[in-house]
Amino acid sequence: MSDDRLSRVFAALADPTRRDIVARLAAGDATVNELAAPYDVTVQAVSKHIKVLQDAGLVSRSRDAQRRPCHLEAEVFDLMTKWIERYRREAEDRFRRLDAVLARMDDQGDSGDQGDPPGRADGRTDGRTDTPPDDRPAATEEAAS
Amino acid sequence: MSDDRLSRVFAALADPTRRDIVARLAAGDATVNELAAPYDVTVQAVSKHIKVLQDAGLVSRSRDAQRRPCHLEAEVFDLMTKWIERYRREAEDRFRRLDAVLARMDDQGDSGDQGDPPGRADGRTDGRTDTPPDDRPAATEEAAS
DNA sequence: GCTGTATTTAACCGGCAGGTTGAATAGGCG
DNA sequence: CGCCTATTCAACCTGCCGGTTAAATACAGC
Repeated sequence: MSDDRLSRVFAALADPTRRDIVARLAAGDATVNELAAPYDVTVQAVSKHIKVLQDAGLVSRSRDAQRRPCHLEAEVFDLMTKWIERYRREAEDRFRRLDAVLARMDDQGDSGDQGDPPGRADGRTDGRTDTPPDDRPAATEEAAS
Repeated sequence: MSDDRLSRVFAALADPTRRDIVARLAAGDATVNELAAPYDVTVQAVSKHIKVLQDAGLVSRSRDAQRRPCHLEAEVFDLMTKWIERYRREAEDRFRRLDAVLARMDDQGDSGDQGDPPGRADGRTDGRTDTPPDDRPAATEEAAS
């Protein structure tokens, strides 16, 4: 109830049952009973799962008599994709850069040392990736849109 | 210890601290102490976090004297991206298709009904998305490569 | 070998997540 | 109205998760 959006989304998808529900909802809206059918857990449990997905913004509900069909909210995926892509790219760039450094080193001869050349963790010495505002549990809480 | 890979990855990233660690590792390898510095939790807690990330395959360790630097393993991101993209695309396609249906309905006049036209949940009546093998907690356990 | 630093292991604890059963609510229908 | 179906709410149990402290392990250096 007090956690940020991304955490809720990731947590929601960390459960295989919930992931499966999402997968099935991608093929079309469905009611709780329909969704619950394949699993060997009670309908109430599935109802809870859906609530989690809903709280994460992955699913919305509508109304049809006493039925409350679930609808997959695809936009939220973008949130994840964005987060993932950002750091994946960063990591890959760094990898390429390291490759270049190694190649140059190989070109020269050696230069010893291999502790942790560029890009430390605490006091960043280089100024390219600039680590844009993200969720910092200690301080600097969530800032991205 | 018995959960599938995707679950571990999503679960690992469901924690803000862990997500932050990943973000910082994207900028460069770092030791546990360095990683722990910004947070107000103990080093042991961070060590545990790293173990979770490692078990999820997101982080690998190397050796440097008594230090064990963490390295971000970017490939795992692909696993998530693939999963996400698949269902996002499916959902978007369905959305587009629904739009088309509505347009056609609007073209004619009505045709009543709006319960849940194509693509139910249990017995799929249409044969396009075919819901390729995914993790099914009940049966049909994980099958993708 | 002793001391200091980096990291992990072990034991413990409060809280929440996922499951259950049982009852309540909401709405079609004979 | 009374019944049936769909869904949720409430209370409860169990296990894992994130955190702690205390101790063990692994190395570098004097």
